[in-house]
Amino acid sequence: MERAPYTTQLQAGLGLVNETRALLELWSPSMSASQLHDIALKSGRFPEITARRLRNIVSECFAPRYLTADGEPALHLKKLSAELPASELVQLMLIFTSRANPILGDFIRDVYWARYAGGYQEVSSDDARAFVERGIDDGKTSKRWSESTIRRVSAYLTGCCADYGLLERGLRSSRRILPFRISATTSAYLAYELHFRGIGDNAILNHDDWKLFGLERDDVLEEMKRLSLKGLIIIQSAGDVVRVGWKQHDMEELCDVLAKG
DNA sequence: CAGGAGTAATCTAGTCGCGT
DNA sequence: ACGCGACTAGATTACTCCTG
Repeated sequence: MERAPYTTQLQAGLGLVNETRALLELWSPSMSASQLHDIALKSGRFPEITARRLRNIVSECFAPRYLTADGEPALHLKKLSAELPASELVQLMLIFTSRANPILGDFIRDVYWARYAGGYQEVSSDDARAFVERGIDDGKTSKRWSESTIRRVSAYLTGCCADYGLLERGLRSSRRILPFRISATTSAYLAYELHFRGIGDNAILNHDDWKLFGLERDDVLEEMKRLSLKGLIIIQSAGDVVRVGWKQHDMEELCDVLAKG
């Protein structure tokens, strides 16, 4: 599969956790990005920001992250947003934001978890800058970026990690790595979502999205066993072969279960 | 069916303001 | 004061739809 190029889209907005929750409340199924923009504008929920800014947030952040695949992510998150604590919700946001912005996903997989595995306590914006410059050299961007864009995008990578709970928040060029572990809700959501996308049980274990949480195949298998203890799936593994019994029939049903906790 | 006007989506960078 | 991250908007590219 052809990988999408790195873009600077992240600078239209980082985690936007609260903004996303507000937009989820305003959004209803089948609503387009521009309709959402209009409604958000008229709602008065965003008095601090300009209409232009709101357009950026909706069309460059909310839509690419949550209005893909006919708005399925938004549909699910809307249901879960009201019930789940923010700490769990941000893990799902992390998945969708990383899918929308490959540069973020690659950064978390290749830099964040490598630093963690190496025993480091922090990730600095210099680490991020080195990653960005390497990406440019490797042709991951469609063109070379200006000095200031490199500087800002590097900062946005760590800033976004901070918004999603992987790194310490606050204004600093080197952020401390926080304890970050996938929640059962997130692993259930991700496992089922990959399953309903038609991915086979064994391939699910190797999917890149787990690596956002630092999980390799064997770790994912452990997560799946946890899920089976919770009664969310049935798992049979013998050697290299894994078979999963999927108890929920669609994402709607799963989200109902997850929302009840 | 070519072309082009109008519009939407996407990409990039200037600037502002806050916290240290 | 200054560095960093956030906000905003201009520039560019892609798309749509109309007209001759």
